[in-house]
Amino acid sequence: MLRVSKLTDYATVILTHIAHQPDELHAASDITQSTGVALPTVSKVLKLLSKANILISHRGAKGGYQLAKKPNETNVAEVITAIEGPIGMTECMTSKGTCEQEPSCEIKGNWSLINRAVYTALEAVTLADMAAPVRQQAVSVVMPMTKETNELKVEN
Amino acid sequence: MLRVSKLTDYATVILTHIAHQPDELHAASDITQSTGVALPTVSKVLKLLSKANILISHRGAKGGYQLAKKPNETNVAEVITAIEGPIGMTECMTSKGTCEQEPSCEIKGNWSLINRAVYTALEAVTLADMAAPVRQQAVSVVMPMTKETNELKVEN
DNA sequence: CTTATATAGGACTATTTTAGTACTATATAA
DNA sequence: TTATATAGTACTAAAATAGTCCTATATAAG
Repeated sequence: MLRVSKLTDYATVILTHIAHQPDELHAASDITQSTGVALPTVSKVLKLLSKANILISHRGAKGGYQLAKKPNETNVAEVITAIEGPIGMTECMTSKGTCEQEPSCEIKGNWSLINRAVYTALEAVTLADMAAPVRQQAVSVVMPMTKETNELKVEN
Repeated sequence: MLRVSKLTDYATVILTHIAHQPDELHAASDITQSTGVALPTVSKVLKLLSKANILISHRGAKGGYQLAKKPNETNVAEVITAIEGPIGMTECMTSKGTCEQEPSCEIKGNWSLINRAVYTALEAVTLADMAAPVRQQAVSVVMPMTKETNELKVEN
C-alpha cells in the first residue's frame, strides 16, 4: 500500500477544483456538487485545509473558501500534512522516543534519507501542476549522493 | 503521516541484519535475539519476505533464512510491496474501478506521476545501502519534466 | 434588529486496517 | 525416530480512518 488517506485524496480533488478559479469564493455546498463528495466530508476537509492556512475562509451569508496563496505556492506535501499530520515514513521520524529500539537502531539514519527523498518528491508538485494537464508535472529523479557530505544534492 | 506499517519497518531491520552476513542461515529465533522483535512477529515477517522471494528458506533442523539475492539487488520498494502489497498513493493506483469518481477524475494522471516519483525514490535504496553507514545512501532529487514527452527523465 | 446563510469546533459511531498470537502441517538433519 | 525449523492459515485485539451530527459564531441583506 503506502497510500494517502481518502480525505487527503478528496483534499487534492477539492483544491484542484478551487485552483481553477482561485479568486472566487467557493461554498462547501457548491464544492459538493462539482466534486461528488458528500457534504459533511467536504466540510471536514475544508476546515482542515483552512486551519492549515491553505485556504482562507469567509463566514456568513455569501461566505466560502478561497486559496490562501497562488496555486503554484501550495504543494502536495503541505496538503498531506494538513490532513494527516507530519509526513514520516517511520514512527521515529515524527514522534521520537516512542520506539523501544530507537537508541540502538542502525537504520534510522537511512530511513531519514528515504523520508527526505519522498518528501522532496511530494514537495515538487503544486496545485498549479494538479490543475494542469499531465505533461507539465514535476517528477522525482534519483541520483547517488556525494560521499563527502551528508547533504541532499538537489538540482533544478 | 504517510508511513510504512510497523511490519515493514521490522522487515527492513531484519533484512539489514541478515544483509550483514548474507551467506549464513538465520533462524527466526536468532533474529529475535539480535533485533529485539518478538518471535511470532519475526516469524510472520520472514514468511512474507520468503513468499515474495526476497528471502530463501530452509526447513527442518539447522534451517533458517538467507537472502535470495545480493544485498544491492533488493530495494526498499520491493520490501514494502512484499509486506503491504503494491505501492499506490491513491486507491485507483492499485485497484481500478473501486472509486466512483474515477471515470471523471481530473487528477488521476497527476497522482500517477507523483506515485512514480515516490516509487523511484524508494527503488533507489537497496539493502546494501541500509546496511552501510548513512553517507553512502542514494537520495531523491526533483526536477521539472520536459513538456514534450510524458516520460520520466531519469539521471544517474 | 432580525433572519437566512455559511463556517468553526468538537464529539461521536462505525468501519476498516493493522498488529499480534496461536495452531496444525510439513520438511529435514542427526 | 526425534528434535528442530519453516509453511500456511485462522483468529483476536487494538488502533486508525471515515463519516456524520450538533451547537456556536460570524456576516450579508432586508
